[in-house]
Amino acid sequence: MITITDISRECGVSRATVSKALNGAPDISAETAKRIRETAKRMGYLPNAAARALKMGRSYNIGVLFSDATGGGISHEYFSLILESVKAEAERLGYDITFISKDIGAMDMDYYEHAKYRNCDGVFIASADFTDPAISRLCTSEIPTVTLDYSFDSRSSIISDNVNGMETLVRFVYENGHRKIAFIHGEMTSVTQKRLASFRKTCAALGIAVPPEYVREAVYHDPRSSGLATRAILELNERPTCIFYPDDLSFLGGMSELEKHGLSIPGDVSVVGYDGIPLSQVLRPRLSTYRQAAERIGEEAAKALIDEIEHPDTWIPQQITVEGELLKGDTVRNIG
Amino acid sequence: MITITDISRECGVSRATVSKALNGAPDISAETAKRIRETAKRMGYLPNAAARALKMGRSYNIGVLFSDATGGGISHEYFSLILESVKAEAERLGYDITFISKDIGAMDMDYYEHAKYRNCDGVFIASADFTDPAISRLCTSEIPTVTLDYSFDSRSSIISDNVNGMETLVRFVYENGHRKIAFIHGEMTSVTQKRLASFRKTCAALGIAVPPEYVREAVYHDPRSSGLATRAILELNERPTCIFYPDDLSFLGGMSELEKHGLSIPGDVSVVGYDGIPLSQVLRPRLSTYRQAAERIGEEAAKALIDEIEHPDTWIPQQITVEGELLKGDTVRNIG
DNA sequence: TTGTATGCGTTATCAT
DNA sequence: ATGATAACGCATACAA
Repeated sequence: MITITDISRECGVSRATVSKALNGAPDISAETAKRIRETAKRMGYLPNAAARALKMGRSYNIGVLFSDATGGGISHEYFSLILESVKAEAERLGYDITFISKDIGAMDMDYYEHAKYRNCDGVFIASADFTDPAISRLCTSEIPTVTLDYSFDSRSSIISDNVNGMETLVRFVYENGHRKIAFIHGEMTSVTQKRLASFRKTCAALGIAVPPEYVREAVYHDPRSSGLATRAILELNERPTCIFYPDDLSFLGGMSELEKHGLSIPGDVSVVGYDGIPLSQVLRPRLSTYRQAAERIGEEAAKALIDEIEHPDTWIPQQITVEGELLKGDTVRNIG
Repeated sequence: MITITDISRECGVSRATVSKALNGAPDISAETAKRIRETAKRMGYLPNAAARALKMGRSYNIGVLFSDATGGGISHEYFSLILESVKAEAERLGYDITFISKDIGAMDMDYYEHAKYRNCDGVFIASADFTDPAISRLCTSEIPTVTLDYSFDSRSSIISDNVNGMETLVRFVYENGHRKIAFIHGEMTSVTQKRLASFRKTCAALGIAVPPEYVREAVYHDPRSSGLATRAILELNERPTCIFYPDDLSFLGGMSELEKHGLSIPGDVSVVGYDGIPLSQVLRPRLSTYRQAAERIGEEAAKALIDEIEHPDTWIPQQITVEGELLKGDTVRNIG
């Protein structure tokens, strides 16, 4: 391994000079700097991240948290898209990405301890159980954090605009003549709460009554549970003309249940999803849904986090709202 | 930050003693060790990964490479499942996961340099362009590597059994009476080559003729291109009774094309996919496909890599074949 | 059984 | 403009 010392010997200068030259310090003569840089390149020098982290207290490494527990893991397209974009943006800015979790090997650490152990300059919490004390600890620590769809006091967060998104969807089906709308939602998280409230508020504003039996709980990303909810809804005396699903994937469970009942989409029943993952637009019929801009979410998260890391003195916590867009698709029929 | 020095002061022993006690060295008295460990816990001591890496030349960090280029990125369910399982197993064994890529920030590094810079103890290459010289460099370096579905000399690799998998699929549709089988495959990688050869070989063994126009190239994970291939196949004078798709997702492109032609699955045309991702079993009809055991692949990869890292002297490169399984699904009709 | 000394590779401070 | 020196936190060879 080539170190700064090797270069200093080769160039006949001190290690300090080499370090300065390599880091573009202003107090090194242009020609010395050039000679050193060339030698470094020629010898195949690579900085040692560990040594640097130890000395500077900065690792140029940011942790990401995609909870393994709550089913919001990286194997869902929405989250993997976010991971991809946060990774791309972080790398562009010179940072690497490391996963943060609980219990590494023998040592039992919580999230904060893990991040600390790895000298993470910051952590992006994309999906987690925000009621977990371990998450609170991390988000009230000295480590910069950015959370997705959940806010901690004096912390930055990226907010996918659930309220607007749901309102947009409701208005869309309303414009297509629907007045009897069922709503299947996911587990009761704060995101769910926002979407449900927005659904109810928009319905109220439009003069749509939502009977209690039209609102059912299922599990995010679990087609089976949404299938069951769909069945319950179809057994009602007064069937809705349109069903909202917790997310695009859950819709698939509803789809097969509707088929079992011999109902066609959107001929007999209209449906909408949520997320707008690529899959939803590859299905036929194309799903009517609201696309959350996963790429922008990841990008903004990385930007916000690194901004805080690099400018702690001028940094102000902010909530960045990322707008999505309606994907009209073909699963909402105009029954006006 | 609490360091070993703090603990040594608190306990009235030397830093060396603390270090030894914390690492379970045999030459520390039981009671001293206990006292030190308790104090460490009480004071909230955490080891510093950077310092440790610098001193020991071991980072307990392994790099993963999920190429951004070839569309084999983490946003495909198959790869994200592998990532999840390699992460879980690595963490269980005390290792963290960091993404390896090209060009971090301003410095332009290749994969090898990046891994070196981060002191990765090893790298798992899950999806990459194996013809890229940068990959060869990494896989011929001193850094332990494990590759997926591609072998380098004197290196370990995990091989998803494409030959067996394809043979199983062919025999399955054969048993269901199919003799006119079309084959849409992905870009010509070594995996593709194996699958295609196995397809042809099994067909030959079963006495099935495969006319050239029944074999078409598409792009992995791209429903649109598989849709186009499907169209071309449907325009043939002699239509096949069964179509093989490059992967489960690609099948969706075929599905909508078949629908456009008013053909039902499997009533008019039978189809099979490849991968067996969860999505494939949530669709209706359930896709007949071959499931690659993503969880086991990731687990074996982590095991193999860490085994090499921790026992370099007794280590022998090996190719670990991971068997998959046939998912019969409902898209192959018995026309016998 | 415990302690002393040293160095891993780097950067930062202060001299020169 | 350059260099000497110390320090970051830790583990280890060796001395006591």
